[in-house]
Amino acid sequence: MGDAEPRTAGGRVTVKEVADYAGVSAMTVSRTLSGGKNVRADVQRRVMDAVSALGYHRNENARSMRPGHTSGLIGVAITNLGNPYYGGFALGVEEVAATYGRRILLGNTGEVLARETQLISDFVGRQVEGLIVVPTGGAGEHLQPRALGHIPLVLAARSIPGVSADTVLLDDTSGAYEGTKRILQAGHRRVAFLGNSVSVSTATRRFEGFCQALAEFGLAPDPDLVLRGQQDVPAARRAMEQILQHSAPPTAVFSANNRNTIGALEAISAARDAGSVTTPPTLIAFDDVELANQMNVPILTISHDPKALGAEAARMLFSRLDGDFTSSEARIFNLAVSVGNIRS
Amino acid sequence: MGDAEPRTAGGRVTVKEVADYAGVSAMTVSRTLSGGKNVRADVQRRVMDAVSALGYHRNENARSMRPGHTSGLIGVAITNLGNPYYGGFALGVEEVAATYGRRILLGNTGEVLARETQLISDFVGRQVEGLIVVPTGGAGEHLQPRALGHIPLVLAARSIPGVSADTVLLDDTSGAYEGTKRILQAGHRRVAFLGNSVSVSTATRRFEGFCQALAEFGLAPDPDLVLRGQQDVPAARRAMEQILQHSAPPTAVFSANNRNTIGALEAISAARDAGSVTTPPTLIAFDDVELANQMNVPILTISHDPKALGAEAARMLFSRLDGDFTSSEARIFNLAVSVGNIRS
DNA sequence: TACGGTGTTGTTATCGTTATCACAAACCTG
DNA sequence: CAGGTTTGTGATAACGATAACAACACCGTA
Repeated sequence: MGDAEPRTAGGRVTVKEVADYAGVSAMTVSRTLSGGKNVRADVQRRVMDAVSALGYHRNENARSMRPGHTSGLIGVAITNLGNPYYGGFALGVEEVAATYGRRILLGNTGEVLARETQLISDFVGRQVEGLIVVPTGGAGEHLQPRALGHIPLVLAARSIPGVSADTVLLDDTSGAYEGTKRILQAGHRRVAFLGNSVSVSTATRRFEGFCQALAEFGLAPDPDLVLRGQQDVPAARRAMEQILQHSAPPTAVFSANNRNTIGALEAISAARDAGSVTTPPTLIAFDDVELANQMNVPILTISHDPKALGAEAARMLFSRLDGDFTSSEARIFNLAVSVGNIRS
Repeated sequence: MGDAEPRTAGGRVTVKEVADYAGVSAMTVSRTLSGGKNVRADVQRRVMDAVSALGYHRNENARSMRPGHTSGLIGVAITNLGNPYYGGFALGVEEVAATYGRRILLGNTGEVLARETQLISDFVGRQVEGLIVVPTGGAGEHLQPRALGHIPLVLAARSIPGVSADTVLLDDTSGAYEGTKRILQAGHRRVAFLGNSVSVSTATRRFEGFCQALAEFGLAPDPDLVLRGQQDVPAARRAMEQILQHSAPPTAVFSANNRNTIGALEAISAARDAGSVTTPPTLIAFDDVELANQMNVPILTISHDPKALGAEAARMLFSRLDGDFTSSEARIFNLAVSVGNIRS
């Protein structure tokens, strides 16, 4: 009683109901909502009143079904939202997508290939206009155009052999090379390497750059000091502990990503507290990490903005969607990284 | 020539096309795809072959239009994806949603009310089954049931006066109270406060807990040492610098969120490098921050898991959607925070 | 052989929206 | 004021998918 709500709960309001309420046809409502061309001003007002009285929202799914219309959705598959890096990445994608009037369907793959396959297939079913994927790194059959219904795809941060798609990468190799070189020039000769999963292309590229720089100085990586495959902070910490306990510990450590950097810093910090390490090794850290520069550990950061990476991926996608770039050839965009100076 | 692709680009494949290719009717395709009940085995095989030959994906938008079906989408509006905290939060939501077979529509509001309003309206138009919102804190007309088409809403991390919706909050007040008390018990008497925007309910609640503890020790906050409204790291850093330059600096500083904690640590670290501070103040930090415990600053963390917060919000939403909880009364879930010990 | 049941397939109608067409009224223009 | 154009409105069909119904073949049984 006294309920101002003309509709009861459950079923959502349709154009038809708004039309009845306003005493016009569905078409007049539709026209009014699409700008009001060829609708009398007073009728428009009646329609808008009905819309707000009933709390009507256009059904975008139904709209997008009509020929010519698109869903306005972009599918984004990320490996690990819990990593601040990918939060920034997602933000970059979201902001650019918003300026293009698109929304984001977000999925987290957790570095699991099956989940990535499932997510992408679902996204296609939901009629996304395009996909932005940080691939887990496995075989890419599910990333072939036929599996995607020929929707534009942009790979981000990592590339997949055999998949020809627009890709935004970091300048992994040259960044790692420059950083390592800088440390060698500073006199270090014994440098360890901490890396994430070998199947991830960034890991490979960064290791390459690392080795290149060593080779230039006539050095080769010491197998004892190369630890790869650490995907999270605890694993990275254990790896660093192992390095610190080496009978001939390195004077510098290259960390290939932010998880490894944090684990390494934790291990150094703990070892120092325990007194087992007095002069910590110098870190060469790929990826920015909040507070890393404030730790009492000499560090050289190879930095870049994950948000810029996401934004660039989105821009590449929209250049396809808007027909600004139509060549079937895949583009590769290398986002520059900046190698700083040794701090602290 | 030699093109194995029966369809050219552009238009997506429909049931009808699959049906023609397999020499059956659309219904037979549909039935096959829905489990194959009452479809001969050899026909099913023919259909599946056609599906994979044409690269067909069911149009989920069209499916969800049919009576009884739902979109399978959850709308999530977050204030700042660039903050690692909300990345973790989004991950918690995503993981729970995935177990319920739902996908996530993600929007970033950037703490802008107009953007939040627009996002939510769009989400409703896209037929989301429910909404999870970290509100910016402004007036909540757009969060009233009528504006949402009576879709279930869960507010997370912050509440809005006048909006009756299921809400997941942190135990802000008691966490701040306990943390502050701990520091007072340790002998501190001059404690500063760094907080984010006053319009945000968490900021208010944490300040309340802070004041309560002070009052219990017969103290009142010193207006000179209460700086609120810092929403990002640079602003927080400037605020902390101001505090450090005070003629009678505090021996402890309460930081109400992770942005303020990082800014404060940066300021302390810089001041120490510059020699203007020798004994840093003890920090009471709400929110976990990676590496904060490894800095050479005594710190007491009031910690909790943002992912758990997101997961709990999602569970509350699904308890509505699945009809496990039907009361019109709004629930409030208080996620416990844990107050640690003073470190370093 | 007639009959009910079951299993397999196709036809029709519908979901919410809007482009297209149809039509009437109002507005020009000479 | 005849003839044409513009403006405002409604009816119909279509987008892709699938419940509901209809149709038919085939089985076993009386």
